[in-house]
Amino acid sequence: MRIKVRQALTAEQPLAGITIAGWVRTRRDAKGFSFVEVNDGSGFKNLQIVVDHTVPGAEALADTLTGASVLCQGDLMASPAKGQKWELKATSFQLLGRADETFPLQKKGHTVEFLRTIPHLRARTNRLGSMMRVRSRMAMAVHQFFQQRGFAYVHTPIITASDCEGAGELFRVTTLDPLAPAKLPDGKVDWSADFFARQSYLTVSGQLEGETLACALGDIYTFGPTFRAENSQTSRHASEFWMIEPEMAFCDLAGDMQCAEDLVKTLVKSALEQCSEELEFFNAYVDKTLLQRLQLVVERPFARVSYTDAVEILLKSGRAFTYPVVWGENLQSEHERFLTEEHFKSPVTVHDYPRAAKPFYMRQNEDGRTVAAMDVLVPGVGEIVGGSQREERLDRLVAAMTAQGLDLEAYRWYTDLRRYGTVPHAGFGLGFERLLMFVTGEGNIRDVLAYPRTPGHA
RNA sequence: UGCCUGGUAGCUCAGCGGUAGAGCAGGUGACUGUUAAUCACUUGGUCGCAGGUUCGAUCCCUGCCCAGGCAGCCA
Repeated sequence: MRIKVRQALTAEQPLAGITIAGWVRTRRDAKGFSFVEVNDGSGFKNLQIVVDHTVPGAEALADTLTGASVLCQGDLMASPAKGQKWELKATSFQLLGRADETFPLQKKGHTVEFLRTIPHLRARTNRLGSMMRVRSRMAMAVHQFFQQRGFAYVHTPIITASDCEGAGELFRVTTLDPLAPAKLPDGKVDWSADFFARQSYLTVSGQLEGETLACALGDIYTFGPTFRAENSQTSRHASEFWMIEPEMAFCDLAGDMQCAEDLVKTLVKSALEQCSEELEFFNAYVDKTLLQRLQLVVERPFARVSYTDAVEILLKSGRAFTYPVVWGENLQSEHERFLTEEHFKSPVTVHDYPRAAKPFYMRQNEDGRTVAAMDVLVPGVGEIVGGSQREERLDRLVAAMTAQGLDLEAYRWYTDLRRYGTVPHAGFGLGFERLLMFVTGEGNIRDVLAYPRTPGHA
């Protein structure tokens, strides 16, 4: 019976007559037998297989290089040498698939830049393999967090006809022939002839639809792909990424901030508990301060500061910033970094931002100049969460939409929420990849996605 | 899109105005319950592409391409 390497390595007692299959990480030859280290992706650690040269199939050992796939039967027994508790004493050896000397992955560290050139193979490395396992478990932890709190997992559309869901350039979705689109008499493209009979795009956020479902189901969350056509050339932007967007009816900004903090903390905690081997690896090879930092995140409450107070802190810091600190302007990356990495040295939630810098749907505060918005900033990554209490008062919302030049008729369904049984509600977006960067210490978003999509790369 | 840095062997890099080197990987041999094993020998390169300067360019100059970092946009 085949068992996975992870099970074998955590065995309580010797196991006779088991089968192990996996990919060879390294082979060492001794007199009369060979050590073959195998990883099958089930965990971080490899299983050492001892193959006596007299065992059936052992003649294939000469062709068994790093990267080959093998299948071995044998007995799991305590290893007589240091370095591992268990090893498999093979009774038969089978080379399933060769990997010749052109196999790009060596038994040594590779740069992430090189690994990005071989996305189809890099999941076989410790670094990407660990990332994919952490990613999988974090996704599960997201669902557990919300399901335990009674949130409904909803699926908002990926294709949308709303061209102004928030800031951000959109990818167009069309079946029109780009060389010969249907035209109107005046020469413009006739979008009524397109597949959806109107212009349509890939979603940049499920928030607006999420609000409608929250105003029916109470608490909802989405967790799905999101698309931004911005030409962002940074280590923390992808054109296709996954976002978690909870939306809560009968909830204000304070509840929103608490939910975001609880979520991030719970996810970090479950990473520490469920991915300890992977995180130890990232701590050793990617970011030496990772475990220490994550431990502090779990233990201490996040710092919380209003935008206005944050501006004060920045002005009083005596720091010479490249960009001036001015109330009313967006905080620059260097400002956010100073706050979270130097001043607070912890995650920090900044709330109540200037109204002028924020979109129409955010709730206007009584001071007349700020809105009930919040961002969670974390060391090393920056903004990981962005959210707000939504404007539930019809007159205020319509005024804001008008001021920002939106087509009121196109958003009739959205304003209807405020016409029929409006309630205070709030929500936020958590960037799943940015969370993974924070949890693993990985510095580039391209290394937390199996197949990263960025401008010029798909 | 702007600024900066870089492209030399499969990988990681050194080098330098006189047409190339190391480590690892691969090969051969030795040795060994080994642990990114070790030791010896060895295969392997249009020095990103195109021009220019020069007796001569991998090296200097220009353009382009590609990669990375930072900034803006945001999650």
